[in-house]
Amino acid sequence: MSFYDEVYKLCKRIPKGKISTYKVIGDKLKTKAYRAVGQALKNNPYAPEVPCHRVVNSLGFLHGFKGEKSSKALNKKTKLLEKEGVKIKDYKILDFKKKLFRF
DNA sequence: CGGTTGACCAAGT
DNA sequence: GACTTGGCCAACC
Repeated sequence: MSFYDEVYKLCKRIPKGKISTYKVIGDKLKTKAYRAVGQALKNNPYAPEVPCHRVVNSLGFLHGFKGEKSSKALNKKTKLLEKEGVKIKDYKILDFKKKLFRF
């Protein structure tokens, strides 16, 4: 059971239509490895299983893709998010605080 | 095993 | 208010 696996598990725990932050996840894992969490999700070998798009930084921003070329994965997932009921504007989650899932 | 990296964060400048 | 710095932790090279 690696750190990554823990991260993936937590991601799966996030209910549809809600989102969470790297910070919360790290806190949940009793660690401050917010960055490591980010790595786990960007790698995301469990692409469809683990909804990494439901995890954003503390400001509610979807980082990573500047334009459409980089981080296509997130780009897709962003649309998926909107589909799930999470409104996004300029890669930022609207009503972020309300939809934030703290586990 | 040491140094770099990363989808980070908070505090300082 | 934009930018830099230092700290944090795990994975990767």
